[in-house]
Amino acid sequence: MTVTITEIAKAAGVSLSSVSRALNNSDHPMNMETRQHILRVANELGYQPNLLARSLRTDRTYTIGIIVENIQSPFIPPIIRGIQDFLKPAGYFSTIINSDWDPHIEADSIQSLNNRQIDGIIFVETWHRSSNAVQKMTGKPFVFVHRLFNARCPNSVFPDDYGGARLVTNHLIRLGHHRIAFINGPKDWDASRNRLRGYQDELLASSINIEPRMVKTGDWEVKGGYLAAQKLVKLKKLPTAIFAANDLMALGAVYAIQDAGLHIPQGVAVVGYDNRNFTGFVRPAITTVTLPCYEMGEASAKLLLDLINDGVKENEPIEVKGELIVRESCGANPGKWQFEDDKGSSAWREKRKDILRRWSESRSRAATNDGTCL
Amino acid sequence: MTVTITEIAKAAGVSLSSVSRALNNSDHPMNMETRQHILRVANELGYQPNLLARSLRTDRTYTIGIIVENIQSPFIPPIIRGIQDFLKPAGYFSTIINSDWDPHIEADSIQSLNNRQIDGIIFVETWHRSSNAVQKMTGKPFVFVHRLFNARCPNSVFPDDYGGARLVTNHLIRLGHHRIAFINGPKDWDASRNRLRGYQDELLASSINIEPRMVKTGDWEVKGGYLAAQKLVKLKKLPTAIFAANDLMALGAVYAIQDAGLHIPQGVAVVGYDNRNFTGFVRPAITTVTLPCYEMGEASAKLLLDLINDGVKENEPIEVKGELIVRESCGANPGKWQFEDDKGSSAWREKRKDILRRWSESRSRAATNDGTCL
DNA sequence: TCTTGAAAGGAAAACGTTTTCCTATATAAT
DNA sequence: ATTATATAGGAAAACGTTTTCCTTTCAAGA
Repeated sequence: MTVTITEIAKAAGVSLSSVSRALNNSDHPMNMETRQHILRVANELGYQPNLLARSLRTDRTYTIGIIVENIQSPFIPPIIRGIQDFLKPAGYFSTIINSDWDPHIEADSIQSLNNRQIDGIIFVETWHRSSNAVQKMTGKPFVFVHRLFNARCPNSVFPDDYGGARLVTNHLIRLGHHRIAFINGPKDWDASRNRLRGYQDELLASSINIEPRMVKTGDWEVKGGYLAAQKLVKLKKLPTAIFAANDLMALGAVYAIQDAGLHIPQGVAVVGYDNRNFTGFVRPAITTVTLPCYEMGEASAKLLLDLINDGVKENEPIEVKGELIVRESCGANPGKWQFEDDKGSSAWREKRKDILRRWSESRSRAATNDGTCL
Repeated sequence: MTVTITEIAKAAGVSLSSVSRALNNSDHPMNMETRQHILRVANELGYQPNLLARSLRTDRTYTIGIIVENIQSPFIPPIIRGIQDFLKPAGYFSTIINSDWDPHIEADSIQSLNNRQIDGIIFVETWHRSSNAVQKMTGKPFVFVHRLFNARCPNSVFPDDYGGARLVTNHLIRLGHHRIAFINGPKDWDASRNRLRGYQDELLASSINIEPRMVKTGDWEVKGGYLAAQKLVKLKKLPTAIFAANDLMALGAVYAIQDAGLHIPQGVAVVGYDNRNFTGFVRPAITTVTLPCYEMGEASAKLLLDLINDGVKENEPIEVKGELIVRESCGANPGKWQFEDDKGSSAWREKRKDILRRWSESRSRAATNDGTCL
């Protein structure tokens, strides 16, 4: 049924070895004509290699594992996409597993991946006890992508939260703000610590006093941002701007400010962090800093590929910078704001439209298709 | 280095065949003690099976391919998660590929998956010319998951858009609304057609006139909803409720209504469709119907597994029902609304907290770990 | 003319399993 | 006592490749 290398050999009147050599452009010297002949025969027979069998010999599956916290988390898909886009040209596929932050699930997953002889693993925001612990479990290369805690292991990628916080704080300062409040995430998160440091250092750099009462702690959710901003808005000396450590809390702050009868950005400006999809179509649209998920994915894939190919053992951790996205809520963009399309939803709809058109064209041109089902 | 079945055989003083039989609980009769002995030896040596080699013989990889439009699309991850959660207990892994709606990429992907000898494919909202065309490319079982166009192929899963539309329309009617407008998606989408039918049929069922001027067409985005609602709000006889065919347009409608100086839900009630994450923390929170992505994923995985195991060829398409989610914008929930946490973000944070706690406990209890890196 | 070496290709081992045969023993049935 | 059958286990083939090793041919260099 399925055509194997043996059948090609038979059909072409050569040996197994020659077929293999022809198909793989082997170094072994080989007559150009026989090679062509073999390839032609292979093509005619519609040969498709059995990658399993190949891997058994070569010890390379061209498959990596991606262990993620949960694929439903908002930041995970762009990271995965970054990884896959980078890996695809190299011929790699990826198997994705949810760890749900469970060390046992994670350990099992590593083992399963190993049994499938994958070439490497990327851990995305997963619960790993330590680099060494993972090392013991798998002989294969692996890389960490951290989002909210930046354990600086070798071979890891993480966002420049500190720089991003400075970026957006600086933006506020340059808009003339001097009384800038900060709503932080829970204290035990590295992201919280680093974004706070960025905020503080940028204030210092502009010789602005850091007032402790201007710093509140939230819970990363809308509600926490709301409660924190409620307090800030009651301060005798009102802040003129609020920087929330993520977009959800920024949105909460927006609500609290509005509930206090103030306007955004005229009364109080608001900025967030992460560049979540809703920031572009919420009212007012929220100025923010991107969490460069896609780019982190790319970087981690590149790192892993290097490890796989060159066998390098320890690379410096890689820090990826975010980008300032100026929208309405900071006041830099007065007037004619148009809500953005939902990133993710819109792009492919366009694409689909295009394909649909071409498809119906080709359909009317030739009636060769069997289009029973759409 | 890696321990193989051969080494177990040597160490246990038995043949290869016996080891294999012991490890696989084979039917072949076998002395209980030798089996135990072999298993013990395997365990001591830390044996891990090479699944590649096994698959070469068994023709089963316990890996399926999931070809998705784009993993960054908002509806894709929950579908994937549904698939994976269903497949995991059966020992299946999945390889995910983005087709970007490109027939060539899709064809290539199918081929690559085939070469890796996967056991089956789930197509999620992907551009496939037809069931037959795919059939020709792969000998393996496959299943379709449709979200926005419901070509009713055999072995496919799709949402009950019609029923969902009736559900939410009925909800409005029971709240006392008689003048209900509808903002539809582009006409060439099946989802648009079915949601429109549901809306109309439900009105008819309650003997409410269908007024063509009450039906507008949008673009699935906030902007389209806004523009459509702007027109609706200018009607001489104002609708008392607007049903938008998706949540983004519902949000746009909310903005247009607010801009017209009307209140939601008192002036005009609004409902959406899909239950996107933002509907729970936007103001007002939007009443909607779930697009049952997770459940569709589960259903498709179940279907595929049946196909793989029983070799059944054609199953009836499966329709998955959505659920009404009542929030603020319809008016049924007056007063004390609390914005919801972001689904996806919040759940795992809790989990992480819990793990962190247990981890630090065990850390203080025993200092055996090597926790250099977090 | 002889040796050396490159070019070309075939035979067979190897990868780590499962599975098909086959053999030997012990037990049951005749 | 002989035959049939179940139990237990080993030898070897098989899965589809790649790769090592070997052989043959032929041209170049001495």
